[in-house]
Amino acid sequence: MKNPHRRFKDSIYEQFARIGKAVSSPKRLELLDLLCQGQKSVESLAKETGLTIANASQHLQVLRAARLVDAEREGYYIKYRLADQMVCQFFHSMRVLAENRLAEIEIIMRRFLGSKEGMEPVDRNVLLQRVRDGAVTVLDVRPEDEYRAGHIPGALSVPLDQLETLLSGLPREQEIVAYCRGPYCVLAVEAVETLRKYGFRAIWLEGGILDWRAMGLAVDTGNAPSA
Amino acid sequence: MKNPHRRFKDSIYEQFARIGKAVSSPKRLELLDLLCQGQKSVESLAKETGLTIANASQHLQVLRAARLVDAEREGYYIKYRLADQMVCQFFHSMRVLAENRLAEIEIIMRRFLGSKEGMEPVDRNVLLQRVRDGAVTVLDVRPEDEYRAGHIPGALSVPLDQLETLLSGLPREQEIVAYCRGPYCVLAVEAVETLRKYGFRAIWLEGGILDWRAMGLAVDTGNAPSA
DNA sequence: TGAGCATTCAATAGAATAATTGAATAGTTG
DNA sequence: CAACTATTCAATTATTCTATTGAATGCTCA
Repeated sequence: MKNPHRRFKDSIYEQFARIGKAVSSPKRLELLDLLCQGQKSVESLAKETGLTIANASQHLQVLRAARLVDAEREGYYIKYRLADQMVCQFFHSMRVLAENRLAEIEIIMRRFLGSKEGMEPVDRNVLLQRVRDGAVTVLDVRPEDEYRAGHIPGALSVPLDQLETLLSGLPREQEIVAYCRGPYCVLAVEAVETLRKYGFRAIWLEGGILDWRAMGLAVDTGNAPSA
Repeated sequence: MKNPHRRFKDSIYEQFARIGKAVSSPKRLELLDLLCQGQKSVESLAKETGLTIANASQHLQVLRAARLVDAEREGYYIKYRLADQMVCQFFHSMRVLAENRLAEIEIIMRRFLGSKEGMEPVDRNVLLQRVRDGAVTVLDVRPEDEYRAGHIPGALSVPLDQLETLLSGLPREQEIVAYCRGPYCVLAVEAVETLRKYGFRAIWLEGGILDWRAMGLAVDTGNAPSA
């Protein structure tokens, strides 16, 4: 049972499994998803995923051992980033597979959105057209560094945690469209809730920058005109 | 730390991780790879992967729980198959990622081929052209049912375990090209070794039917003209 | 050079996973 | 219907993975 043939196959599939193991933990997937938005420090990754610093660090090392991410020091911080854009594509194909095969995902999604009143999806194409035309105010509610790394042209950077202090700069006469990272990032959902509470007309752009990019639409990079 | 936000994210990534966990074991990856060739019984999968029947069955159930494969009874046997062609594509993108990111794979590959004398890769394009032109005898050394599910046009079906009994039907004057499943299936390497031992001129078509398909070349299906 | 910082290491306990065995099941065929 | 067959289940053991804690490291910047 130990012919060179089998040994060869075993070692090959063992290598493939390194990738599989790396993406077999929910938290590591969340880390990868965040890193698709750009490089980040251990600290900020830990905060966003709800992990302890030490635990986040360990997960990142697992990802690094599988060669999916790289790290580089930058001042006090060590910034992690995807080792290759291909990793992002792979994550995407995994997401699509999961969405197609696992009915549970749609159920979870619906339950979450259902608990938020008035978050029914609007006609995506009409909305996108108005965004492109600049007929609405577009809000990017991600952290500012992610905005800088790439955002919808004309969008204002209003990180969710600063939203309430920046309300005065937002238009009451025009509809506001808020977006964030991707279909499972719901910063924008919270933003819409807050805006409505204060009497703004606000709607949620499902899919975020990820789907925007996937549709081949342009993104701007660089400095942040905030509201 | 238990706001609905985080609970939502946790459950979403937990779902994604179901796919990840399913592909985190070398043996399950080997099973998936085999199933990309077509449906197969538990018994034959067990034999080809070197697993016990019970163990193979368990792994298959894990894959089924992740909705990556389906099973259906057919006579005495229960045939497993991919739940969707998308699974095959996902496996492919995982393979490509691994090949690109993990240098170990090339090392293992080289070491294995290096131990086989004279298995240096031939010029792939020239070879493919001759295969397409029918200027060589092409041998499909996979099990016959895989041949039936799709093979290179004009290829003869000569399952590896029958090769020695079928030698007399093979041409000595023409070069023989043997292929099998894909880049990591090495049935054809063994076939070439055997053929050479008996004095035939034989070479190995790297990449097998998988790469043939990936290049968009036609495949024939159906009955097997054997040598 | 030394204080201050983010990050990593090390050790542990608890949880999940994999392989093995032998028995049980469900479905088919004659 | 009864015998047979491929497959699955159940229980066990060994292994691997995850989260947690607190201490250690190594870098930066004054």
